[in-house]
Amino acid sequence: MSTAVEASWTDHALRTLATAGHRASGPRTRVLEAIASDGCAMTAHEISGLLRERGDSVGLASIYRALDLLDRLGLVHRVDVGEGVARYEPAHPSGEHHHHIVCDSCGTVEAFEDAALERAIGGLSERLDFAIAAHDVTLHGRCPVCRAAA
Amino acid sequence: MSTAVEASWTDHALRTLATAGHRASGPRTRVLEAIASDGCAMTAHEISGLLRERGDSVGLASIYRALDLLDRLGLVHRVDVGEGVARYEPAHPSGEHHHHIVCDSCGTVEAFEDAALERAIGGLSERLDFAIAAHDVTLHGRCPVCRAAA
DNA sequence: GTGAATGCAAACTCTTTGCATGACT
DNA sequence: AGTCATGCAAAGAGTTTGCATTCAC
Repeated sequence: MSTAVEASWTDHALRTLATAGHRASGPRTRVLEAIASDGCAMTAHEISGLLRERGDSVGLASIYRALDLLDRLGLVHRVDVGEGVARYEPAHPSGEHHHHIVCDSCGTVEAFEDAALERAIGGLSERLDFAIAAHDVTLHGRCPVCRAAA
Repeated sequence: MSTAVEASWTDHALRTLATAGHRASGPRTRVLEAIASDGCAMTAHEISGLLRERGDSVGLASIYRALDLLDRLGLVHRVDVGEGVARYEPAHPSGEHHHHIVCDSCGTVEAFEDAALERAIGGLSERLDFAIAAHDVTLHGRCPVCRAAA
């Protein structure tokens, strides 16, 4: 994920917040930047840790409130890979997105994209009674490192 | 899901438990039957409620312990549709399985199957570095009832 | 009879909420 | 100035664990 893309997402998010009548407070902006800089599926605690390292601690409650707001505005996606914790990542206005693969051995989470998968899901939308608004795919397996270690 | 299928899964599970050296205790068997009778994605609390209705209450801790054991033996799948609660459903030895679609309005969870989707995921296994052991697909949208109500 | 499984209650983790203080517009 | 947002601490929900008792083999 390039710096240019990060910056544009951060700008987009700040603009959307302002339009919706929300303030660009310090803590909120720092959460935004943390999500943009990592780019993939962070937990609230990871965001908290990252900000503390930077010397810009933000209370956990504020992090959760910021994430909830960003989610309601469609600026982040809430991702759940089955660990019992919520993860958040930037939602790109282009609709471009990825899915996740989790190592059941070490817990590593990586991203992947696949056009055939998206096509299959697109086809489903026409077949089912539900009006499909979003989809999540999570793969489970062993990462290269754990495979080598075994 | 037919009664015959339920019975065979229950039998299979009891046999697997015995082979692995675990006891077919009353509470454990009741949890097994609850999962078999419902067939799709129950939470620990739902299992608890169902058993209490039947007059066969089982402590929540025992339900969690039973589910954990069944999961480790590959007899149930742990499913997470992003509500922050774990759901469990029978894992069929045939490998036959389904995925879930969640109504973001009322929370209803339904099952669906799709061959094209499975094919797309099968193709991915060859492309990625991970050794893929399992996959979950969750769709989000509005169910027919909520669409009509809107 | 013996070891495994249960049930209760306490502990833990993640997340949300109430309320007084402080900060953005 | 006025209001929205923050931070802390307490409350909640889901899940796990310790320990004495009970039960399956």
